[in-house]
Amino acid sequence: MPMEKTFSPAEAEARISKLWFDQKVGRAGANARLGPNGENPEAFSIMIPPPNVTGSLHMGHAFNNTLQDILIRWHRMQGHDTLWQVGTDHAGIATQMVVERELARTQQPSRREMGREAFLAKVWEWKDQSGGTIINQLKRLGASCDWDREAFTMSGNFPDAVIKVFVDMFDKGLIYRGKRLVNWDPHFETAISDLEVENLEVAGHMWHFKYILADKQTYEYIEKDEDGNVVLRETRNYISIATTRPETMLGDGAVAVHPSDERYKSIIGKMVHLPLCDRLIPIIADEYPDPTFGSGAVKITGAHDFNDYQVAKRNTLPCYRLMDTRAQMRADGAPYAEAVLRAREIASGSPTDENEVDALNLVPEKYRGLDRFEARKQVIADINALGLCVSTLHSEIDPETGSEHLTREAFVEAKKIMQPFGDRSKVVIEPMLTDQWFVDTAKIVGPALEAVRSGATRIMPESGEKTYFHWLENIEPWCISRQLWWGHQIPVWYGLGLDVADFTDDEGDNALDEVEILRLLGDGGHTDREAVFHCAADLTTVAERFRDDLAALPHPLNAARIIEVADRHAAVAALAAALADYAVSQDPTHLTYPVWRDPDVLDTWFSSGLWPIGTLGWPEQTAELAKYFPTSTLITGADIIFFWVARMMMMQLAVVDEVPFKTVYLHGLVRDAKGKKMSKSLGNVIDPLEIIDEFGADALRFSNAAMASLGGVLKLDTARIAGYRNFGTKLWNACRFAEMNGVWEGHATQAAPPTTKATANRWIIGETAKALAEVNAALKDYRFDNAADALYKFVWGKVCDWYVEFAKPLFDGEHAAETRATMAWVLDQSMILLHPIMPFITEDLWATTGRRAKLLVHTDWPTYGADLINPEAEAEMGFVTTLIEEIRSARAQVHVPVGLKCDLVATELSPAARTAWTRNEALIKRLARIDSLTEGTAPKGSIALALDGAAFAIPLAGLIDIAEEKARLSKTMDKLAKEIGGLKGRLNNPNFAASAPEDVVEEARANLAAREEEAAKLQAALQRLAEIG
RNA sequence: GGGCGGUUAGCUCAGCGGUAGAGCACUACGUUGACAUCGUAGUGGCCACUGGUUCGAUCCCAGUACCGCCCA
Repeated sequence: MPMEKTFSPAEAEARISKLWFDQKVGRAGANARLGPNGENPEAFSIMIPPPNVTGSLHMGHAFNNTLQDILIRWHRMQGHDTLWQVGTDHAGIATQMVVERELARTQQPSRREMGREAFLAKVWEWKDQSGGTIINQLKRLGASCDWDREAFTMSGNFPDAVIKVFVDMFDKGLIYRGKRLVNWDPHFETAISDLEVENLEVAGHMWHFKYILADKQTYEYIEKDEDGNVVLRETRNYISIATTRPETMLGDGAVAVHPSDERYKSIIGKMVHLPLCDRLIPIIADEYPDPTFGSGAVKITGAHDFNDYQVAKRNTLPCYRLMDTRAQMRADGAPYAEAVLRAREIASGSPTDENEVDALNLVPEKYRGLDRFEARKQVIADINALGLCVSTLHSEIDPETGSEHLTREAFVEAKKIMQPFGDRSKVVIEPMLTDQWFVDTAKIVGPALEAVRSGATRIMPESGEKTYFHWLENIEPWCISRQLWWGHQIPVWYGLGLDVADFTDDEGDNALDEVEILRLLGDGGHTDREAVFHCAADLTTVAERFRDDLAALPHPLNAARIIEVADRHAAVAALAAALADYAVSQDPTHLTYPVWRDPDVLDTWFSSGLWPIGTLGWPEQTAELAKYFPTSTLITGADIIFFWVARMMMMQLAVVDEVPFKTVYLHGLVRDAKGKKMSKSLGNVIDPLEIIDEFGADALRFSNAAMASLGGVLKLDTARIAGYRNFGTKLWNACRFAEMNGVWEGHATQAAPPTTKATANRWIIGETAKALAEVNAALKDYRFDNAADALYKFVWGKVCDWYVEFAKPLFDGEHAAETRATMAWVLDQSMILLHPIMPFITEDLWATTGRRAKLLVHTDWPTYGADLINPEAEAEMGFVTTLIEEIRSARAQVHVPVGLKCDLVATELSPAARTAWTRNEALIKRLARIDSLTEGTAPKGSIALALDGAAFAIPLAGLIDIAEEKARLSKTMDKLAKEIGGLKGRLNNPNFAASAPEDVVEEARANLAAREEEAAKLQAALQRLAEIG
C-alpha cells in the first residue's frame, strides 16, 4: 500500500504510544548493552521534577519533559543503561485545598467535621481517581519514562524514607523545634516558608498615632531642615508613630527610635501610654528605625512583624500574640483585666517565659473575636475618638444656619505598600509567633556550596550558579512544619513534663498516696510543665526513649505503661484517670504514661527534597540506587532553584553525603509569542494538548528543542510550531519519494553506508557524518537548539533540497543501485538522528519503510566518524551546487522563462571544474535546465557567470534585455568592489600583517585574489555587453 | 533598594574578536519522476547608545538608556 501524502499524528501517536507502553521501551536499562570490551554500560539517569499530583500538563511541563526525553532517548539509543524516573508529588496544601473544595461542592462534611482519618481517606480516594491526569498527559508528549517505576511521595518506601531522614537529621542536631515568627497563612491555617510568600505592591494606608508620655511629661520637639535650621519647635506630650497595620498596636512592646535621632534623645527610656490598653511601654533606642522615614519613631510589635521581632529579641521585649490561627483577634485565655495585670508585672521585671507570654491574651474584650481587618477599623475609630490620631481639621458651613462646623479627621496617607500574600491561598500572610520545626540550614549549606564550587555539580547556565550561591550564602532557617493533615506526619511524640526533681515520696514507701498524687497533678506539677518529646520512626522506638526517662522517677511511676493518646488534653485526662485508678486499686500495673504525636506534617518540599534517593529505594541499598545515583542530569525551571534544587543538594549531601546530580540544566518560563507570561486572566494560555491535537507532538517537541538555547527566553509561537510540522511532512515525503522509486524494496537497515562511486552519493554520506557529529556535540553541551537546527538543515537543506534532486537522474544511470542503497541509508540515518526529538513520525516511518530488527526507539545510535567525509566529493559537489545556483539566479534575474532550456558555454574551465562537470553532467543539466555544454568564447548577447576556476556564458541573444543583464552584473560588481575594498584596506595596513595570525592574513589574501578574479571575469562580460550596446 | 540577564533583518531568535545568519513574514515567478504543510529566485541589518582595549569590536572592558526576571 503506497504511503499517504502526509503523516497523520492523531492516529499514529495513539498507536505508537501504545506500542511503546506495551513493550515497556522506557524500562530501566532497556537497550543497554555491554561496551566493546565487555564492560558494563555507562549509566544515565534523570529524575523527573515531580509534578503536583493535582496538576495538569502545561507548556512548562511540555518543554521541560521534552528536553528530558531527548536526552533519555539519545542515551538509550547509545546503549547506555538509562533510567528516567517518573512520579508525582503529594503537594500538601494544593491537594488538601482541592479535596476540601470538592467536599464543599458535594455538600459533604468538612474536613474538621469528619476528622483527620476520614479526611485522609477522602484524599486517597481523590488521588486514586484524579491523581493520574498529568502522568497520562506526559504519555501524549511521547515521554519514554519507566512507567513501572512511577513513584509518589506518599506511597511505597517513600514515606519511610522521609521519616527516616527526619529522624536522622534530628539525631544529628540538624532539625530543631522552636517558637519563631513564621509566615502564617490564615486561610489554610498553617505556617508556610518564605518562598511560598509572594510580596506584592498594593495600595495601602499609613496612619499616624500619638502615644502620650506617662506621668504628664513633656519634651521639646525640634525639627530641622537639611541645613540645620530649626523649622519646627514645640513642646510635646506625645511621640508620633506611623503604622500600616493599626490593629497590631494592641500588642506593642515598645516604641523605638534611632539612637542618633536628636529629636527623641531626651525621652529615650521614658514610658508612654499605649492607647486603648492599660499598659505603659518604653521608648527604646535601636538601630532599626529610619530617622528620615515618617516621624522616625516605630512601634514594636514583636509577635506580628519580622523586623519588630528582631528588635524585640535584641531588647528582650515581650512578644504578645494578638491573633488566632484564622487571623481573628484572640478570644481565648483570661479576661483582659487579668491578663493586663500580669503583663504589667512582666513589664516591671517579673520572671516569665515564652509560653506564658504567648498564653497571655492582651486583646481588650471589645476587639476579641474580630477579624483582623474589622479590628483595624475599630482601633482606628477608637483612637481617633480619643483624639490620638494625628489629624487635620475640616470645616464645613451649615447651609441652613451658616454656622461653621469643625471636625477632626484622622490624617491617613494613601501609599503603596508591600504586602505578603500566600502563593496558594492569595490571602494576606500574617507573621505569627508559633511553635514550628526548622532545618538548621546553616549547618548543612556548606557541602552544597562546596559541591558547586568544586564542579562536582554543574549548574547551567552559569548565571544559575550565581543565583544559587547568592541564596545559599544568605540562607535562613527552613520552617518545615505545616499545620496540615495531608503529608508526612512529623515523627515526634510528646509526653507530659517529667522533671519532678522536687517530688518526694514522703513515706519512702515506693507507693503514691493521695497527697503525692495531688502534688503531681496540681499547680506546678508536671501537667503544667512544658511537654518533653522524643523523635523516632515509630511509637515502639519512641516508647523506649520515654521508658528511659521514666526510669528516673520514683516507683511506681517508673513502671508506667506508655500509651498513645490524641493530644495534650487527652494526655492530662488519661494521666489523671490512671492516677485516680491507682489511688483506689494501688495496682501499679494500672499506671499509664500517655504520649501524643505531633499533629503537624512536613513541608512538601522536604519530601521532594529526597526525590533522588527516595525513588531509588533508599534507605535500602537497592541495585538501582547503586546504578543510577547520583543521577546524571536534572532539568528544571530556574524558578525552582531555591525550592528544590538547593534543597535537594543540601539534603542528599546531609543524608547520603553525595550530590544528587552531576548537571543541573535550568530554563526559564515558557511565554507566549510576545514574551508575556501565560496566565488565565490574560487569556493567552497555550494548552500543549491542543497544540498536539493541531500540529502533532513531534512539532511541539521540535519547537521546544529549537527554543532551548541556554539562558534564552522561551517564546512559543504557533507559527513556528506549524513550521516544524511542515518539516516532519518534508521528511515524510522524502521517504515517500524513496518508496515510489523502489528504494525500500528489500531494504534492511545497515549500520555502515553502502560502497559508492557517484560523487553525489559519497557527498551525502559525508554530510550525514557531519550531521551526526553536530547533533552529538550539541546534545553533549545541552544545546538542544543547535541539535534541532543541525537536523533541520541537514534533512531539509541537504537531503531534500539537493540529494533527492540529484538522485532523480542517478536512478536512470549506471549508479542506480548504489543510489537506491545510499538513499535508503541516508533516510534511515535521518530517522535515527531525528528520533530523540521527533519520536512519533520517525518510529512510524521506521515501521513503514523497511524490515527492521528492532523498534527505532531501541535502534543503535550511529558511531561513524569523519572518515565518511570525502573532501574531493565535497569540493566537487560544492562546485556543482554553486554552478546550479548561479545559473538559476542569473536566469531568474534576467527573466529567462523558467521553461526554457539553455545552452551553456564554458569560457574558462580548470581541470577540477571540468571533472566536476563531466561527472555530474546529468545533475547539472537537469537542475539548471541546461541542454548542452560547449567550450568556447562567449557569444554576443549572453549572460555571464563567474565561478572559482571557471567562467560560463549562457547565449541568449534576442531573448534577454541587455540593460537588465548590465544592471545585474553591475550590482554584483558593486558588492564585489565593496568586499575588495575592505580586504585591501586590511591588507594594506602594515599593522595587520604584523599583528594578525598568519592564517588570517593568508585567508584574506586568498579571498582578495578570488574576489578580484571574479570581478575581472564580470568586468569582461560587462565590456562585451557594452560592445553590443 | 540588592542580585541576575537582555537590547542583532518587519517578527522570533542564533552567532560572541577577522565587515552578520536561520525560521517565519514579505516580493516575483512556478518548469519538475516526493512534498503547495511545496519549489526557485529575491528584498530586508550604522548588530541600543557613548567611550576604551585591539592591526581589527556585533563579539572583550567601562559607562548611559530602555526592557525583563528573581529577592527585599
